[in-house]
Amino acid sequence: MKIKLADGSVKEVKDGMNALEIAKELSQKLGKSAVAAKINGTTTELTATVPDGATLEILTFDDEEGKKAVWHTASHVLAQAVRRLFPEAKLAIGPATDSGFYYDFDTEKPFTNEDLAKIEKEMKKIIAENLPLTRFTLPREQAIAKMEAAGEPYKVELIRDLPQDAVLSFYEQGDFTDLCAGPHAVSTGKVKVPKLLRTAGAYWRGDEKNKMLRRIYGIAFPSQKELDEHLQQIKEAEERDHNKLGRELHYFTTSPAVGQGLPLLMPKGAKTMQLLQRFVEDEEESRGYVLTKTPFMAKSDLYKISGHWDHYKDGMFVLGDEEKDDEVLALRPMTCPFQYTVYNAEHHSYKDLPIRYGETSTLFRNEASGEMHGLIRVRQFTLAEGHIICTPQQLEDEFMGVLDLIQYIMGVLGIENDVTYRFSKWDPSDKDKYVGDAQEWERVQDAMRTILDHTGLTYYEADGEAAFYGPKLDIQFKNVFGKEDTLFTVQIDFALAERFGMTYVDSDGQKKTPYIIHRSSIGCYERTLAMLIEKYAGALPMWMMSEEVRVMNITEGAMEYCRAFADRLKKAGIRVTVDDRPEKIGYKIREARGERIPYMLVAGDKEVADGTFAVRRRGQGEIGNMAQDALLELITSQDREKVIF
RNA sequence: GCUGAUGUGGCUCAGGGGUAGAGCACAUCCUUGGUAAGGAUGAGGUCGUGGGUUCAAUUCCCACCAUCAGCUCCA
Repeated sequence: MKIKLADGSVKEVKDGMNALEIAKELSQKLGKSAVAAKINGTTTELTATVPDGATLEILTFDDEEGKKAVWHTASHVLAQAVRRLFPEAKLAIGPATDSGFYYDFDTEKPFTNEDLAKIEKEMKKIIAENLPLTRFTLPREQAIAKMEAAGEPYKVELIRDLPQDAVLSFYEQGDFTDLCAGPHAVSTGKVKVPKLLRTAGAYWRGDEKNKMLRRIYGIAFPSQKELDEHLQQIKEAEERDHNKLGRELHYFTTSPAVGQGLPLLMPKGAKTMQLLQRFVEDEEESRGYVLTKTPFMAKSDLYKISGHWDHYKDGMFVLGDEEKDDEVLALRPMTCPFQYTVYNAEHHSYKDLPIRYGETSTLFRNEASGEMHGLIRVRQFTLAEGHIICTPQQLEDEFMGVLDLIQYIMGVLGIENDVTYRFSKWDPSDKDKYVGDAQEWERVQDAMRTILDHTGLTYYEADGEAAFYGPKLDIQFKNVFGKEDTLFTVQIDFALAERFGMTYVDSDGQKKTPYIIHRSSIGCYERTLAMLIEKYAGALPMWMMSEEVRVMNITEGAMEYCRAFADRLKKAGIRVTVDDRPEKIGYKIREARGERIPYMLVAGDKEVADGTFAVRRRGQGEIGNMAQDALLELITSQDREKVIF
């Protein structure tokens, strides 16, 4: 029979050969060890038979899917090791992820670090045994009986919840069998070098009403060297953790007496945030936004109209008691109903629209205690919040305008390549969470999808991530731990305008309900600051640094000289300080470097004599001596908003 | 909220049933120094908070608070 290889070439092989046998014939061509196969575009194990005329791709650990097959196998090895050492442990699920694998177990006692070391040792034993993985299927009742006999209630539940006609496949490696859809590496030996990273709790089937299981996270690589490199990368990424670095650099602090999720910005952090705010507010103004300034709190009545009271009361800071008090106030968790009230204070013609309201808005959300994280999830935060009230005809243009604003801002921050776009849709099976009916949702989601397709963006769709009043385009970023959060959001709201009785008079004299676009143009400032600290490892673009230039004298004789030039810089609008302490220059440089100051200017007797400064640029080291005028020109002339170094 | 870990001077950490230590930072003095740490001296902690056990608790136990990771949630 003939098969087609991934490179397009056609190969003649014996009938009924499996991918592994073909891979062996091709072994010198591959270079790397084969771990899985892709037959006609479907990833499968190497033991799968290749049909006549099929396209075959041999996957190695360097292929995303090959890697997943190995990691998935590693999770089975983990489960097998746990079963050997802790026979009472019940198995739940154990998939590969983008960054490794995990397996969830139900055990009486938590796994200790010593346990992990033991399990890892046992895994290495199983890998050395190089047990082949064999796949087989069972009819439903037999599959259930098998898992019941094995004492695996979670597996039984999984099978029972699968559709009646589902293929129930099992993978067996030595004395261990697991219900699993595959695909897998051909044998446990392919896992090579495993490493268990940590334990964590995880709800069975991701539902907090269910029992919490014990999850073990791990990773595996073809060699110790690659594993070490990976672990080093993780360590380096965690060095950038804003929660650590942001505190070390004195951007923010927290205090138990102030409370959880309530970071205090210190002078450096506050200055950077002010610079970001000025930039965003000016940019919005130039794009036709008008300002509002609305209260931090309102009566519960307002949130009842918007629906936030019903949907999110538990997440709000409520002042007073509904049972006892005539008036109950609540701190605002968002600005929407306030800006709608502003809109309703005037009558509007279609000629007024679109109206673009913007507000640098302080918001309060009573996040659950386990959710708070540095500057990323907090109880009080600042959002560049805006609502665009427009006619249906204007919706697409306005949406595009918002996207253009967001992309411009991302460009200036230098993060446009660090984000992904998520089209967040409703979940038709969760009616409680969403207002409106299915027809409306489908209509608005279709409209949004059409707009998104017109933008040419690469985006992915996510069910159940919409706001209760409409679908969203969320711009997502990952922090140093790989956890994803929303940075920017654009939402189409088809529900709240009507609830608030917002109208405009159209050209035909009829009152109509406008569309509303909710959007944030820079995300929450605290979260954005966190992401910037992590992205730049504290070396933020110069224009948003609280201190752009530090002038340092070597000798007392150069002190006045340094101060005088710093004054010149200050007059030119540069944020500059002078370090004229009687310290050694190496010491001053060390401190300034630690603070990621973009320009360090050094003067001793020599510089005083020839009117120059020894210039050191962040990330570049010494760049030589420069005369004062040329230096002033260099520092002030560049486009400080765009230069990142 | 749930699971697990952690909490010792401003920071990073050591220690351990008999009321505490290092380095950095800070203060004073000496040092006039050439691009990542000059030297000396000193000050600073009721060992997260509150209970309990004990002759004695920072150390052991319990509760709470906070921090970290993961889960769940995220208008």
